[in-house]
Amino acid sequence: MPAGRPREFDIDQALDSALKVFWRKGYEGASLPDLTKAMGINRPSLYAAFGNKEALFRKAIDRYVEGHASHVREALREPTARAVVQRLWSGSIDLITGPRNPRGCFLVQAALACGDEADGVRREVARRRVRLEARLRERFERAVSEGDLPAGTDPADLARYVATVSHGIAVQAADGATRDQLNRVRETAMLAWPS
Amino acid sequence: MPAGRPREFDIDQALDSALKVFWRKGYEGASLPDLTKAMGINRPSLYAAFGNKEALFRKAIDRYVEGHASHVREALREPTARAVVQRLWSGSIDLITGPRNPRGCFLVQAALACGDEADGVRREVARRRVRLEARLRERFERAVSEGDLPAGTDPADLARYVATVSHGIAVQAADGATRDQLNRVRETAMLAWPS
DNA sequence: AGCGTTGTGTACCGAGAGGTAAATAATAGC
DNA sequence: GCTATTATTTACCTCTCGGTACACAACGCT
Repeated sequence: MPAGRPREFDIDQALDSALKVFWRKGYEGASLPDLTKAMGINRPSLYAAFGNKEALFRKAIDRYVEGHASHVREALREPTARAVVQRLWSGSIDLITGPRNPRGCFLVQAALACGDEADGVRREVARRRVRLEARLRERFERAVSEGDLPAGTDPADLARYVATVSHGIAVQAADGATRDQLNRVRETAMLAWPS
Repeated sequence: MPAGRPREFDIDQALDSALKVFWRKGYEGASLPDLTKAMGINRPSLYAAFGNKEALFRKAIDRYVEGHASHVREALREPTARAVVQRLWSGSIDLITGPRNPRGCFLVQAALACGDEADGVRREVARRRVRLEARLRERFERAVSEGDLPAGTDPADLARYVATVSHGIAVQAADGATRDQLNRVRETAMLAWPS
């Protein structure tokens, strides 16, 4: 349809490959040769299609959130707050221990601490993490008003606890924890659920 | 005492400054100019005193573990397993939200994901994190045998849960969570304690 | 004082980083 | 077939990276 020479690679597939590299090595640890090699293209094609390294990373964030981490949105639609968290944690565990994925959570490890140059992307992934917590809080506020959660429950505190465990299991996965081990962590963490 | 010209800077103080830089920017994000500027020395002095960037980082790990994170060792000496965890989490929260320190945990964020060149240091900090979990497991094994923890308790699972929450609050601190907020997370997390 | 030893300062190195210029190749529309 | 448009390729750019050579300064020792 568009004029000009057609691009010879699948742009979504290339973005997926780039995402995996950022996921495994982090924003700063992923070099241009790392990226282009994994994507199967050379540098000018990358720049023509995605802008630059930072723009590519930001597109990778979106792809991760909307693709690999789509269980988050599904979890938030569960009918009870408890089911929301069970599905969130289970889905996260499956994602971060998935055999086809790098170990750990992209949003946690791709840019947790970095140099000044990368501060923009660091803030962006931090914003995404904080946003998850905010979504949980809103969901728990609704649950309290519906009587699904006990009246005394503080939605913000509970959301922060759920986010904390989520981020914690991400680090555990990076350290080699297995799916089963993390599912037992999930069961333990669930014992703190308000009743 | 030693022959030759005396060094003009305090080596421990310089190491502390370097540690802070690695803590804030991560191993890869900390450049040599960043380090030398913070340490108040120039490059050849750094190399003469510490070897190279990686050796400096490894010395910074030791200094962090033995200095800033000394509450871990103290916590493990508490008389009950519950007290161990309370002190571990409280001490960690104070450390990672301390006004004089970078936000977050050095062992979590200094080298969580990085390029191939930094894989050695990544594995080293991972090893330190795993070691904490192992120490907790041993402590909980003792607690079970002493009747301090219920007989059905799995020390490995409980240690993994405690480590998970520890790492989770580290990420939360990096995202700006306050001391009070994290202490409420700690209280919630403690509700999962076996009884 | 002279010497060996060690630290400091300046100036430099090769390598790799991220990013681009310019020529060529492949398409659509006329 | 010609032109406009877009993608690919090769070769290059500048800048910064981690690391070091070398001359000089400050000490202990005899």
